Amino acid sequence: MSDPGLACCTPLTGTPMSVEQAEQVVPLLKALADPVRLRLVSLIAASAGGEACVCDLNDAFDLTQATISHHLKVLHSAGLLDRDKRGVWVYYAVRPAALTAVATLFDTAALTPA
Amino acid sequence: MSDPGLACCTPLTGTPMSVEQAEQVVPLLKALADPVRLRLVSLIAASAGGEACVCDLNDAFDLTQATISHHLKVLHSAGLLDRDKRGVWVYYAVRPAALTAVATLFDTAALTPA
DNA sequence: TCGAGACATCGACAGGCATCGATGCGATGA
DNA sequence: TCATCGCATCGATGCCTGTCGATGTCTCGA
Repeated sequence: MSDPGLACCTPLTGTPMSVEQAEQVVPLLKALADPVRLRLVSLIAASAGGEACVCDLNDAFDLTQATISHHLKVLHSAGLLDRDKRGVWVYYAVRPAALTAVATLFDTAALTPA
Repeated sequence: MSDPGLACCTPLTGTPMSVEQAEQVVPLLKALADPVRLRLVSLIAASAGGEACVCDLNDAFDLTQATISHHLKVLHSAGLLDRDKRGVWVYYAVRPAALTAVATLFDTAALTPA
């Protein structure tokens, strides 16, 4: 389901955004607009090697393993996380391209008018 | 309701995000994680003077005036838009500080490890 | 072969949210 | 004073989503 392109995102300011552009970025924002998922991405990004094992992530939250697994699936489906199974464990890693796409949206350079 | 501080947001990468930090930013992301609202912000930001009249915004969507008004309220409550009534018309303007706060989250500088 | 551990999936439930029509309210002009 | 216009609010409705317990699947070691 995760699209390989992620070729979206002119900055939010400047020219008005088309319907298609909006519908490309919104899934990314929706995926990040949850405190648990935002912390998951942050935890993974801050881990050594930019990846983290599900077993470690489970311990960081007072939530069921099923719920964490669900959130990780949402982030993976949105194209924000890569999934890598190694033996018994599963490692998730942040996809920098996805974060860059969102960053372009809020490009601060466009916020300082002439 | 809109908080004056908006003092949130260390970058997503680097150090893991605290629960409090996440709960500060998530309302902003939730407000933006809707195609209509994202286009509203984009339209307003791209308008002359960085502000737009509700009457013009209504015409840009195939939605009821009540629905647009609702979305504008959500964006205003999240602190993303300023509201200014002038006679019969109401103008909404983007609050750059709010966008900057979100931009800091996705600061691309933090995405390029050493 | 079997048991145990690590994740994913399923079904269910409650709460949240986008949308609408109807209505209220304030400002303007006749 | 009154009709009209611009916008906000209200109540209802249907869909989406976060969470859970239970169960399935895969891998490894005994």
